[in-house]
Amino acid sequence: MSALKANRFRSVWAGELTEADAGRETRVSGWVHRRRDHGGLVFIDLRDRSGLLQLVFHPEEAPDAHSAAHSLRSEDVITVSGKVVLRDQAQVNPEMGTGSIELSVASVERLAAAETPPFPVDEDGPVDELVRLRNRAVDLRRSGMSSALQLRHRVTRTIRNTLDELGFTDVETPVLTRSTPEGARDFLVPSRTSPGDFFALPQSPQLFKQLLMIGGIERYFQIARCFRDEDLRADRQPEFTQLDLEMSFVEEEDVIEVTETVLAAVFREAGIEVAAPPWPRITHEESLNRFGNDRPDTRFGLELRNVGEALASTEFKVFAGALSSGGVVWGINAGSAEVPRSELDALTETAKRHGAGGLVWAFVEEGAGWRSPVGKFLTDEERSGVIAALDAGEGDLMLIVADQRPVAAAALSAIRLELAERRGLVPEGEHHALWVTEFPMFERDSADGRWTALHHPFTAPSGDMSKPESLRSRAYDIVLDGVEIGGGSIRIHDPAIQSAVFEAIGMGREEADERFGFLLRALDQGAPPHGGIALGIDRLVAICAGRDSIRDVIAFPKSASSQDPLTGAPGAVDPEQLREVGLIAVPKPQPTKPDGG
RNA sequence: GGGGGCGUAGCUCAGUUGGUUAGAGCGCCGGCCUGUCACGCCGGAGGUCGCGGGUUCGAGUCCCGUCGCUCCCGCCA
Repeated sequence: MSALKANRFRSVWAGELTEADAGRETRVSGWVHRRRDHGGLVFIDLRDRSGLLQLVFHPEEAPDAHSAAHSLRSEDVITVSGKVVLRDQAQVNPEMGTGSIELSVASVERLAAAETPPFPVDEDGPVDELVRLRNRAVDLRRSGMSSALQLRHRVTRTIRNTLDELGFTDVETPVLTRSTPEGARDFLVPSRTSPGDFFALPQSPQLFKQLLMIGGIERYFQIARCFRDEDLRADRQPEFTQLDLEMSFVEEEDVIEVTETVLAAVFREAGIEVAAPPWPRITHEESLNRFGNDRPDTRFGLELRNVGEALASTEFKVFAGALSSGGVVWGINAGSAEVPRSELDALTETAKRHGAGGLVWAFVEEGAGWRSPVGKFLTDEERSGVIAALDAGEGDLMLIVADQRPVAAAALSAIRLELAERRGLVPEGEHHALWVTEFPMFERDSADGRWTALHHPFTAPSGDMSKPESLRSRAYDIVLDGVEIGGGSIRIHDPAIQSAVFEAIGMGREEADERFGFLLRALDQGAPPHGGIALGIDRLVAICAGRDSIRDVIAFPKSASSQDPLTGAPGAVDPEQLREVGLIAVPKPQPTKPDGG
């Protein structure tokens, strides 16, 4: 294979040379990483994808190469040949992989000249992301992006190898398809051959993988691009990559075990420390009660507590109002740190941003004392009851939210994360994986109050179908460091149950037929019990690489406004192209004229 | 759709209560330099202070609008 790895310029990777190669005549090719020109001696650090190698140009030994080296500039592309030599002991650079050797250059050829780079390539410091994206090719040379993409490759390779060993078959599913019902807005592609009609880009291969199970594939996986036309976040892109897998004749335990096997292999490959599986499981209900969300970060404490019981008969309006309208009063014991007023204000803002009316804060004083704006509205019993419920001691800060349960949960969840961030409570280099299980099957839509499937309507329910609100779903989410990196379920393989679920979410027979008839008809042909999971590759790799944004592990991401600053997409198209697909573009509003005022 | 932060040299940033000539480090260009590795030393170039308007004797600084980037809410697994 070494012949294949070589090319006509290169016989070796620069970074792979070792002291054992000393004395060897060889050739390396790459980019001028740094140049140290002493007038007499010239040193150049040459960079290729394998690493760095110091080139030394001697004026007497190779006068032509030496004089050419003076005119080389950062990021020029060069190929050099010469002899590998050991460095003197005093000249060894322990910071460099090849720091004990160098290449004494006999000849050099500049294959391409480079403009001065738009930002430093030889360091990984912060650069405006717009500048990086506009110059992505240069950005990809920097060590952060380069190592992230190589890590990403190793992660996907590990996934493929592991699943192959477990008997999975990689099958591709269409990108031009019908809308699948994940609930997000679809990207639409106009059809030329059927003017006025549209393909949708898949939000996931969900229905196709179920068809593959009915088709007898039994164990399917795909590293699939998925599309959702929604607003972006640091961990959300309009197109993203999932490991999608599905298995026949399985139950929850089987999918969970396969997922744990795959992820454990990935963590091993990435060199990040996660406890060996099986990983802890927590029910959706417990997660909500203890952490305020369904993707708990368990690397630190600050758990939520219900303090409502201590306040059952309070006359303080904020608490009494919440409790009498079916809400909750929940709190966090934030411990006994010095807390400036500005931090309390910031935490209050966080609570409000998540929909809460406000945040009650109180420092515990001797006895049942509260140093708090609201302490005087409570009785001694109520104050000490809350202190007891939060297990608080003298000097501790208690943070309390009274609201409807989802609001209190969201507010305190955000406050918990913010506190951990502010106080540096997240242990460096520690990673927690866990499963969230026993999700409710349905939830009320916040807008119109209709029942909707929490996961998706192909998830198998468990419980009494006649009481939709009591139903759980056979779904499971995998959470890493408070980030949901995947979710899946056992699916419905019984057509009657599938119809019942459609009915429960208010989807009539005709609509179900119109949208999912192809799945329903396939279910009638004999579907094996099956289930699977989808894992977010971008998020997974970002955590493995220690990056906060998935844009840093995607070669060509979109900016937060869903644009591609590199290519300028999305952009206008030729009117003829529109005509062919039967579309008329509505002119976009003209931006305010620069001189218009 | 909404809220916060940011926008000054190629990059990263400073710029005081509004004050006359807008700075630093790195990079870049030129010169010197034979063991550097963030090489060093000397010299130099480089600015529509995002854009438009306003207040003012005077605006990088204050006000309004707008564009872009980013984080978050909504939305979205």
